[in-house]
Amino acid sequence: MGRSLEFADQEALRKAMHLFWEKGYEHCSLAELLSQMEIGNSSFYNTFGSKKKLYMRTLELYQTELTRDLQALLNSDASFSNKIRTLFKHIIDRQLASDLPKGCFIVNSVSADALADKDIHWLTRNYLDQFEYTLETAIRQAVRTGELADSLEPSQTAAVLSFYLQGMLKLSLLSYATAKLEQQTEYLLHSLGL
Amino acid sequence: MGRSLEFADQEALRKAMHLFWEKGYEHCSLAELLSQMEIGNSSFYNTFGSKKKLYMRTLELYQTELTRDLQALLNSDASFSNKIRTLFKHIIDRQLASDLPKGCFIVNSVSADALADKDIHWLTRNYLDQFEYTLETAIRQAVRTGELADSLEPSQTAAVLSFYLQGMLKLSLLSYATAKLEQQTEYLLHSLGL
DNA sequence: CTTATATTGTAGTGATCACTACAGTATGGT
DNA sequence: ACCATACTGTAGTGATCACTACAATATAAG
Repeated sequence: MGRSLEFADQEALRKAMHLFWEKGYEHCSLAELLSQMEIGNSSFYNTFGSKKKLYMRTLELYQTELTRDLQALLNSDASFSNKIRTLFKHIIDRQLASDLPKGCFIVNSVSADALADKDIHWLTRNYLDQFEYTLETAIRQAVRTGELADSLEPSQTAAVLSFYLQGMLKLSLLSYATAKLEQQTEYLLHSLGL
Repeated sequence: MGRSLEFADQEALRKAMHLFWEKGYEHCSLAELLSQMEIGNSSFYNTFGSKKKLYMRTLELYQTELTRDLQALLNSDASFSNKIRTLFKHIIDRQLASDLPKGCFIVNSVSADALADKDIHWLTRNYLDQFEYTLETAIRQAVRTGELADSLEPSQTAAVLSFYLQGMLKLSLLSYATAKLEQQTEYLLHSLGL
């Protein structure tokens, strides 16, 4: 059956994700990718097909990992107030971690590219819808258990949180102080009755 | 003194802005730009110097025009409630106008590029700070006149609005229904006491 | 060991990019 | 009219891009 692969494709995929995340699709040359992934040209095309296909796979990897983390967070037995604050805290804190790329990989990919490329367009849109729906479900449950007021509208609240979060993730590329982000986020959560 | 320019550089600049806005910096080739601007290669380099310099000038043009419009809106004698809703309405409506590019030109430019290129990084950051401060001033005045409650914190409110707005502008690339955007925006404004 | 089959390294492909060199041309000043 | 000066069109530059052709090499199965 011939020789077997000399590299772990999952590891290579993860390294590619980091590079795409850090520099964006256009600014990653294949030479850079191959160097980071530590695989050769032919191995790359045999395994991943093309740069675009690799990009889609990294987006999907990011999405599955992040939704898994989000589910784990929201399914814990803390209060919703605690959960949502933990979520924002993680995001704000990661701004300072210089070893990790900034922003949200998927939201970063939303640009003129997303309009031009239908695949990426709907992948990102689907990701955001899923995120919003997950939030909404958690909020609705917190209303049912009585933690949150009945007057609160889960659907609208989730939508507002989602949009605000994406705005913050986007703008986190612009060197804001974490204290400012924490304060204004707390102000929003308080205003929304969370 | 030799012949004079055969084209209006301000018009050409505006056309370039639209193209950059629509497709992003990387996806605009010089050939496309020259075609849209209706000027020749040499004229371009004589007048604008380079693609990057042209891009910076279009960003500045957008910024000055938009801050002028925003000032005009906020300086009108309507209520703040009315003003802020007009602002959001304009933004949401423009989503449907297919002849105009989507999103906010400057926010669109915030991406991996903004990190890589310090000029663009600080131009966009400065733009957003200015926007936020303008909002804050208007809110503070509305509090002073008694239209808005004293309990409202102008600084935090402006920050939240700014981040939410940028999130919405960013996500407006993703084909959301205007009704959804209007509803959730109204929900946010109401929650913030505006 | 042999051999079919798969992976790998290298060199090269055409396309596209921003940008430049330069000759040609038109126009304002005198 | 003349000419210096500035604008314009065209052809071409080197660099970089994603991607491919292909020969060399390594390994699993018999």
